Amino acid sequence: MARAATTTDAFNAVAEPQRRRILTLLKGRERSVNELAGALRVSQTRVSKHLRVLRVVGLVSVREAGQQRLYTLDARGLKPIHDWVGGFEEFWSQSFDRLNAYVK
Amino acid sequence: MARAATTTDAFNAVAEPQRRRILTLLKGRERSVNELAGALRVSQTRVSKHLRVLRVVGLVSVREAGQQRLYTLDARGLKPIHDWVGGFEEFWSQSFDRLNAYVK
DNA sequence: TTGTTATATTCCGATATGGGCATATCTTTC
DNA sequence: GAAAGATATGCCCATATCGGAATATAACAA
Repeated sequence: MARAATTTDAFNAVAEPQRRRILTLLKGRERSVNELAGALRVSQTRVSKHLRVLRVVGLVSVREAGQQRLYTLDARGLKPIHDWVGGFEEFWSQSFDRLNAYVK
Repeated sequence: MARAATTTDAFNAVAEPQRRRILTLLKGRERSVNELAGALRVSQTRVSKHLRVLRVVGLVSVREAGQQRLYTLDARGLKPIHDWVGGFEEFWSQSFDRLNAYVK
């Protein structure tokens, strides 16, 4: 068996930095593919491919507007990540305290 | 270029479900490799490999105890994930009404 | 010493990746 | 209708994956 597909879940989809940047750019307003490509300074092809992954896992949705596709953030799929990682909050603050104590 | 290595950062390391389970098992107390393998019902080889990835990205640390290796959680590396995902919290509560969330 | 237990590593195979480039599909404009 | 624009998809390549099996390494026991 190989590595799980990037389209398996939000965890895998979001492991790629460019896709995280795309999601960040979609905060607040929808954007076209070329708008994203321009902001990220990457080719249209690349952005389209990343958007497909994000679409499959449900982190973005598309709307047709003439010859453009406007992508919108659908952040609900990020909640499971937040929940899982949040379960460790007490542990990293604990490590931080320990480090602080040591520095003192 | 291929997919980024799993050892690149916490985002990639944590994209694999078995590794998330390992981290969850390490909450609270350190465990040996065989203890983890037993709890997860997977081979020792598999667990060792996953532990190496977690070690490289700094999410666990090891302590030698005779012929055993006791692994400890170091959750600090999860904070960047929590921070990044947390930046979307306002969006998943009212995901269909983006503009509203943004104005807020 | 020899054997056993605990863990790590190497080799192998199948698979999916991300990127570039070319091309296909629509839509708009002239 | 033809050309131009916006986006998606197909093919190719190099690479790293996860898993299994076997083996290596190290510590402990008899």
